[in-house]
Amino acid sequence: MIANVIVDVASQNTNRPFDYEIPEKFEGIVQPGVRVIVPFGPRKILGYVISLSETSSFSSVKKITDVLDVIPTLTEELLHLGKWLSNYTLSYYISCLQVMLPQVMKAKYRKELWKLTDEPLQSALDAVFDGRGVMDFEEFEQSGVSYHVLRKHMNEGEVDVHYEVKSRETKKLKPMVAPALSPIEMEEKLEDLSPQARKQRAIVEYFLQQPDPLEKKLLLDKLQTTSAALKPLVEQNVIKEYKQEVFRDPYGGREFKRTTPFALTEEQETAIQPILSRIENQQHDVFLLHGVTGSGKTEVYMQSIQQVLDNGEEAIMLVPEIALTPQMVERFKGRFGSKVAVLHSALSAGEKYDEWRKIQRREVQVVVGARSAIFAPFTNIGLIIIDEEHETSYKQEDRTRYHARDVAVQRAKTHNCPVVLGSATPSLETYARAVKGNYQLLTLSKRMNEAVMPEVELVDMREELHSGNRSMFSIPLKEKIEERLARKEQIVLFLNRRGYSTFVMCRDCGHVSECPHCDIALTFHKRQNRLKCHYCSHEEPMPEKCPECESKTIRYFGTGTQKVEEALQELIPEARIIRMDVDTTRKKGAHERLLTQFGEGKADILLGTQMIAKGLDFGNVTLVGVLAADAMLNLPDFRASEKTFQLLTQVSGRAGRHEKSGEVVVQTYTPEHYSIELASTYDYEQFFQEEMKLRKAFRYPPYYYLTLFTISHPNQLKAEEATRKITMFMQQKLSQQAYVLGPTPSALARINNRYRYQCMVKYKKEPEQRKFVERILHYYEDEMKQENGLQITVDFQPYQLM
DNA sequence: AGCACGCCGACT
DNA sequence: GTCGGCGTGCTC
Repeated sequence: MIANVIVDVASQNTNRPFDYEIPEKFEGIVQPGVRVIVPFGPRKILGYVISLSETSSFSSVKKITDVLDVIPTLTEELLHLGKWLSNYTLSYYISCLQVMLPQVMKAKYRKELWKLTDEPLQSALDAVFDGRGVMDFEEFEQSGVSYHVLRKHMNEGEVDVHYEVKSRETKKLKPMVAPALSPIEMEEKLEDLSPQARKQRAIVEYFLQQPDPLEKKLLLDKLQTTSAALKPLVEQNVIKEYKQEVFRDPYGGREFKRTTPFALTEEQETAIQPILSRIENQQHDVFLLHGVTGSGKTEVYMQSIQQVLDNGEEAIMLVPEIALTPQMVERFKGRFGSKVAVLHSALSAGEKYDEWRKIQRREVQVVVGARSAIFAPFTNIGLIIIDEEHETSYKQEDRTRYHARDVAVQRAKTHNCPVVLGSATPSLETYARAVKGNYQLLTLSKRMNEAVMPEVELVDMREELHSGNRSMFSIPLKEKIEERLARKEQIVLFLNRRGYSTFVMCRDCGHVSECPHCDIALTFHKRQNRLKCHYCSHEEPMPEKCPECESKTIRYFGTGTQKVEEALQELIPEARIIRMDVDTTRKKGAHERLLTQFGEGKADILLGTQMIAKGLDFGNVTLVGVLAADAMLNLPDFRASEKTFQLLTQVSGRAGRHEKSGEVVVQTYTPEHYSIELASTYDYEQFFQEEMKLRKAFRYPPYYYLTLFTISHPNQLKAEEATRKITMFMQQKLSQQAYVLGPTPSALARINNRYRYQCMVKYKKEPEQRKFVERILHYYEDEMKQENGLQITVDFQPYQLM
């Protein structure tokens, strides 16, 4: 039998199966989806068996060296999905297979030098071995001994280069004990035991009471004894000791309050019926659940999942990384208990692996996770939910550039199951499809508990400035904050930091400190008093005086959360503030701890960035303030308005979710902008209409699809030239209906000393496009191999345009 | 990707 | 001659 293997070498030439003979001892074990170690040239590498065949068209095939899995790591479905993904993102098959798996399943390679003789080597190499039989190949390379010497020894058969492949995964094992004999034999043994052996007696008696295996430590604790008493029993084969894999449980030992399904409102009932019917009939369909914040989308999700579980099927629920808060996990664990696995980036590599294995071993039926959880190795999927469907984090922005929504639809089609996309502010793409009838639109227009959407007040910061208020807090916001403080209610202040980083500028000559390798201003980090670049690793001390004009008036500008916190504290000294940003939440568990503190009322004001916009649900929050609503509006991104509308709506949704009604203050320099105005009246429909007009006029999605080429090279002319060639080629090949724009310097024109140019394609239908792109990539293959050569990335349906 | 092989110039 | 550097082509 022959195994067709995709090897762990990401390159154009190896992007196809290689054939290997299956040794007799592995017959029946080697099957599609299994990971194997195979000889590849002089080395040994990891590979994935994708299929089996009787014969090979190759004259000589090597044998599989080793098999790593008993259960296939990838199901047949995932193997196919990987192939599809590779086609759809134009990336290597092997990269697609790897993107579906936890990081630890990637192979670790080691290259060693083995000494095969006991005699000393007649060269300097002997000293490098220093009496050892094995050493790291790197040691040899650093020793300065020449390759010719090595070659000579290898020809003499005295040393050999040894390649090793290791799996990174580590399984945690715990010692277990269980009876090794039948109860009757145990009874007999009990009589044989000497009367002095009281503890041994106790152990045997224990297992006569209950013969189930249990953790060794637990048994010894229970019977108040030590291994000393167990040992003779093990030696006499009465008790057996063995190790069992334990799963690291990131939520281990925590009690989750059981929750039971709520009675659905009429609206929820209407929305859930079509979903349930598709689940029942095993029918594929895509639903858009458009529900205002606080309308109870989660309850609809959970009851749909319950239906799936009752049918003996499995469910995947995606949530944006940032919304994967403890509150969210709690709700799911509370409802579905141990049936849930959680996958997100805050877990350690080992924890992620264990959660993944729980899925693989069918120990759970529900997965709640961020983007990559869409690849959960379930075999019987009955429902896929994508919450906050408009979130850009569902798009992977590097290497295998996929959108989880597309993968979800792909998987749902193979499993004949529905997909539910949920959002209060759907992406234009999705809503347009719902309007067209491609997706089924389900609407929840009312909040639960009869709560109303909070009143939004727009404050024109230009007027504030004119009336002499130069601080970042408007008079109305300050007054409302004080009001809440007096009433012992809580406040959430949201700072949209994007485009507002703290940069350093000289007040005399206007000099701005920039990164020497990237075309971007350096960011000031107060704690270390240093300037850092956010795109490369460059950093430097904060200058004492301006490097240009030597003036001492060099200062930092912009509005970081830290600075806002200081200003706020100065303005309202009695306020207790919790600041949440990347700095204060870096440590593990910090995020959760800060939220818990806020929830317990240990602070009055929660001040933070994007990360507080989602999923927070605190009853005592009655005021939400947005400090700079238009911060994002001027970014070079055709989705800027959409993102602003979404963000304002999400943030407003944090207020007045329970009995107490809420209020929102939005500070802006452009209150007349439609995205801000319409967000203040919660008018999604109107916003959609306005935005669609612009998208149509400027030929952007959802009217057109986009393809973005980003080409970079240390030499600016080379980058531009290559981009020009690519642009012309695409212009030539694509139809008249496509628009090919370029070469354009990227909004980030230089990163890490590489100049970046772009070519953008806007098109409606170009079935052959991928073929042309492949040709381009093939054409530049050699130039892309070099370390300082050309770099070309292609993104179909890009979200990040910079 | 990472390795061997082979060609070429520099140096004992 | 011998050594090391780098371009080329292959891996079942």
